Amino acid sequence: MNSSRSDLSEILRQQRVMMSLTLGELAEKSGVSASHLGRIERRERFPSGRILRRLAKPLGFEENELFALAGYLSPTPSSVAEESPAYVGRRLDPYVARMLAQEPVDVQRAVIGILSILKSLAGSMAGERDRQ
Amino acid sequence: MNSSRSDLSEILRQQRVMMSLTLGELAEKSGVSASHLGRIERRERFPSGRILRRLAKPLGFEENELFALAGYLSPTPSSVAEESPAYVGRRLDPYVARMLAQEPVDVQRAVIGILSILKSLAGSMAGERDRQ
DNA sequence: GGGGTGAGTTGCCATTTGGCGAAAAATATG
DNA sequence: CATATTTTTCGCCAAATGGCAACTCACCCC
Repeated sequence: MNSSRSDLSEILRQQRVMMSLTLGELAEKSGVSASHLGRIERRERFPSGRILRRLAKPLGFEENELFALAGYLSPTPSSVAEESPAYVGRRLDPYVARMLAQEPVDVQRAVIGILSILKSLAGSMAGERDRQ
Repeated sequence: MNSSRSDLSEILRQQRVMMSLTLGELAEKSGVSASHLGRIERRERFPSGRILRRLAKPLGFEENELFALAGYLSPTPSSVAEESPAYVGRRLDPYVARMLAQEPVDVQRAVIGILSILKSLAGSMAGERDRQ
């Protein structure tokens, strides 16, 4: 978790120099103070997300790109491949959560209502079957 | 700009509740102290990128997704373009989340299946009615 | 030589972050 | 109802962030 990932600071400075911006100009464009920028470039400070975000456009970066460079994002976001093993227990599946969250709350509640009806139905049917 | 973009904090809390994790458990999984997590959820603290990143996987988020929700990234960077806005718009009712989380994952998924069937049914019925 | 002028750096400080441990509030058990 | 036990919140503190103003270091012109 160290700075060996080809150093955001270096990249920032290089990009700034390439666009032939001074610290002051970049400060003006980005709304981040020049002194802070300077310290970031020589890694005396580590920019928060807020700052990083303000720097992206003035330097011609995509925001995600910068975040990735900063190590905030993993280099390969890939996709939702590896999520199951941890959550098998009695947790709400993220996919399910996402789907349901798209519905209005009353629909969500109705779904729970239907579920409990089905469960009690299943319960009584099992009871009948057992009784026979 | 405004922190009111549907409140990361709320989303974090809801997602945690959805997965029926306690602050302590999430703390353990994410390596962020429980007290800090608590304060983030009730927006007394605003998580840095580092913290946000640690929270993503334990909560079943894609990192970019979380960053987008936090307002660090612009709303539609690329990949997660379609699910984020919906997710941002509506939220999963905590009661519903609790109820569903008690069921095994396949039951949860079945519930979603039933819901989508009902929705498509309702859709086609509305279509027929309109046509007449 | 003595002054500007523009760039980067440093000193200082208010504010925020984030962790640890204790208090308080909920929940579970008797 | 009391009382363990878990879960959340609070108090406090060290460390980090980020801005302002002052400083240094060139370079240029007179």
